[in-house]
Amino acid sequence: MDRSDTPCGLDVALAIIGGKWKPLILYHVQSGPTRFADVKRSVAGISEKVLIQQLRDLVAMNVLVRRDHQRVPPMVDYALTPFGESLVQALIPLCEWGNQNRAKVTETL
Amino acid sequence: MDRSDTPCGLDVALAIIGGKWKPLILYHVQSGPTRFADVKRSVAGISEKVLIQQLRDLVAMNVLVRRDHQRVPPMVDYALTPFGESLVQALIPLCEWGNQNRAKVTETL
DNA sequence: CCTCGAGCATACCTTTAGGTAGGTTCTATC
DNA sequence: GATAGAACCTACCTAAAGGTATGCTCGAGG
Repeated sequence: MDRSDTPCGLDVALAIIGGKWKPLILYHVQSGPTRFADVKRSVAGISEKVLIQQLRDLVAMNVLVRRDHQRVPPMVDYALTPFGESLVQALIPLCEWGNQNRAKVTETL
Repeated sequence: MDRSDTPCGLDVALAIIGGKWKPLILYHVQSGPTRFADVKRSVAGISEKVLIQQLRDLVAMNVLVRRDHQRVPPMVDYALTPFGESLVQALIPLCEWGNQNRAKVTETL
């Protein structure tokens, strides 16, 4: 397969999932609409400030939608847009590659 | 649900291609063994220092091999390892996704 | 009426990736 | 003998991503 004529779209993708936590966020939101607190629990170790930042970024890029259910106490959840879905699809091979090679990679760090 | 039980392989992959230039470097080395100066020319805008750093990182992670031809003036080239090849394969869908959505993404930045 | 927790905001500090600007070694070529 | 060019190295600087800490609103449960 000759790919030398096509430009590299990786920079585009990395502009979206380039953050430290964005891939993990996408991974956990992928299963369906997820509440803020649930994302926070799933992505262990992330601070609230950073999580909000990343979520806002993803919303701004049309990868996620923020749905505010207008309740008190606050009830908000985030879900993938169709655009976000297509991104997640493109990420699957890389995700699987990472799982298969996790041991090899972590031992060389 | 525990974080370490259901890991997402994306963090592993991003540990390797996470840098600003690494995807582009991989993209240009993929066509075959490439000399340092050629990589530098292909990846326009990168400084020598950073390029060397990134190449060293990729070598340290067994994605690339550095081959020194023991000449003066220096003659060195970099090539993908089989491990690196498998990574590149996993990157193709993401690369294509990026190309298809380049316009949409860049306009929202 | 006091606290708790949801989903934020805001101020401040630290870490680090990346950029700039120089130097080095050795030979071939002018 | 001056210069150029290959592939590095070293020191220093900056910007921004990420982390820490705290404060906010509002209503339900005690």
